[in-house]
Amino acid sequence: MSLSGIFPIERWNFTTQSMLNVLSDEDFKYLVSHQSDQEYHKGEVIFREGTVPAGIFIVKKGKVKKYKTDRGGKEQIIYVANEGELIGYHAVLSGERYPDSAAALETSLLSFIPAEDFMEVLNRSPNFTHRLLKALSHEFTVLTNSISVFAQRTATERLAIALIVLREKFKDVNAEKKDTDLNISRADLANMAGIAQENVIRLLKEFKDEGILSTEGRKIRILDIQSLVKKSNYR
Amino acid sequence: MSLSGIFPIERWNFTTQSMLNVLSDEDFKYLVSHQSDQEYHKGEVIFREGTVPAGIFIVKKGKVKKYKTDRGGKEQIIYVANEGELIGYHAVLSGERYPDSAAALETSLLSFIPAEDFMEVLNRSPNFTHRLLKALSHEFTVLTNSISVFAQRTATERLAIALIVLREKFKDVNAEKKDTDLNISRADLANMAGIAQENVIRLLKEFKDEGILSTEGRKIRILDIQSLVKKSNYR
DNA sequence: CGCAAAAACTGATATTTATCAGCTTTTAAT
DNA sequence: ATTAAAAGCTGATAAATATCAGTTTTTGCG
Repeated sequence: MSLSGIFPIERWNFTTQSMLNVLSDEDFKYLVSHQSDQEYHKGEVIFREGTVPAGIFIVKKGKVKKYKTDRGGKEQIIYVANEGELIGYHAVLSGERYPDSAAALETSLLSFIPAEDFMEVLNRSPNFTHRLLKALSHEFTVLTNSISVFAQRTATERLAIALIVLREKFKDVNAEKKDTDLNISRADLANMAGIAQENVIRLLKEFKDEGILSTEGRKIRILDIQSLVKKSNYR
Repeated sequence: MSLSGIFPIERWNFTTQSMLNVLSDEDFKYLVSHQSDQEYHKGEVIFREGTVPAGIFIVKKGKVKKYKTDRGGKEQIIYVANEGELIGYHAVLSGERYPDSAAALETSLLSFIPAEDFMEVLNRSPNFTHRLLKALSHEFTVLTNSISVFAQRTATERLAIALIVLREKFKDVNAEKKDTDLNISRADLANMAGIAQENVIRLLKEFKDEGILSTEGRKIRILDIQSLVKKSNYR
C-alpha cells in the first residue's frame, strides 16, 4: 500500500538517486573512469567520521546506514541510504572531514569515485552542479524534520516514523511481493529512533498486540500502515 | 574568552556569512539591483514554513531564529542566524516551499533578494556556486550534530550547548566589552534546547548556584565558560 | 545438524523530564 | 511614573523513558 496522501515520505528521503542521470554520456564516462566496486558485508564500515575523504560512493546494491558515534561509542543513525543513492559527498564538497560514518546494513555493493573526478565533473557540468545544489537544499528539509521530531516527539511517535521510513527503504522495487519485511536489528532500530533498545522491543510488542505489525525472528512486517501512520502523529 | 581548542564551535555555525565576498563587483551589483531592506521587530515573522519562496534574505543587522512549528503550535528552533548570514535559500534552490519559518529574535534589518536575481547570479558565477555547495555541505555537519545531540544527550547537556552557541551569536564584534549578555526569552531557550521551559529555569538556577552564569532580569551572562563547556560534555 | 554467541526479550526499578497550578518579577506601552 | 500583560519562577506530582539483571530465542558458522 502506498503512502500517497497519508504520510509525506519525500520529506524523509534525500534526492541523490537520479542525480547521475543529468550527466552527458561523456561526463558520465569521465566520472566512472577510475571508479572501483567493492562489496561490503553487513556491519562493515565504508568510511569513518573524522577521516579525510578520498572520494564519494554510489550504493549499487544493498543498504547503508549513515551514523554518528559519541564519545561512549553510542550510535545515532542519521539516514539509511538505499540503492542508487550517493554518500560521502558532503566532506568532499566542504573540504572537511567526514562528519559521519557509513556502514553496510546488509550485504552491499558500493562504487567508489575519486574526489578529483567528482569535482572535475562538477566543473564540467553546470546541470549536475545545479542538481546537486537542489539535492543539498532538499537535505535541509530532511534533516530539520529529524531535528524537530527528535526534540519534541515521544518514543512511540519516533518509532512509528522510523518504521514507516524503513518500510519504504526495504521495498523491493523489482518484486511483485506486496508485503515488505524489514530485516533490521533492534539495536539499529533503537539507534535510528533514538530510543533505548528495551523500549523499542516493548513498543514493538504493543504495535503487535494492536495488529499493526507482526514479527518473525528479527524480521518485522507492517500489517496496517494506516494505523502506523496514525501512531506516528506526523502530518 | 575564546572557545578555541575547548569547544568546536564551527560545527554549530553555518558558513554563509562571507559568501557574497566571492562575487565580482558586477555580479554583486546585479544581485542587489532589486533588493529591498526591511526592519523587523522582535517576534515578527520573516517567512513561514510551507509558503512558496519569493526570494532569499540577508541578515543586515540583528538576529533571526529559524524554526519549525508542529501541529500544536510548538516551536523547535533549528538555527539562529546572525548578522551577515543568508536565510531562505534552501527553498529557492530546491524548488520547494520553505521548510522552516524565520522570525526576528530582536529588532533586525533584512535585505530581500528576489529569487530570479539569486539564481541568475548562480548561473553567472561558478565561484559563487561552488562556495554555495561548500556551505550547504557544511550544513550537513551542523544539522547532523543537532540530530545526534537531540537524540542522545540529557537536558543539561543540551542547555549547556545551546548557551555556548548563543554566547558566540551574541558577541558584539565591534565592542570592547569582555562580557556578553544573552538576551533571550526562556521560551526561546527552551525551544532551542528542546526542553520544557520550567526545566530550563531550574537548570539555569543550578548553573547560577555553581557560579557558571548570572542573570539580570531576562539577561544571562556566562561567567565561567570552561565549566559550561564541561557541563556540555561535548568534544 | 549442533552449538556458541549474539540478539531479542522480560520484569522491576530508577531516573529524567514534563506538566500543572499558582505566585512573583519584568517589560513595554501609555 | 504607572500599570497590565507577559514572562519568569516555584513546588509538587505525573508521566515517560532509561537502566539493570536476567532468561529465552535466533543466527550464523563449522
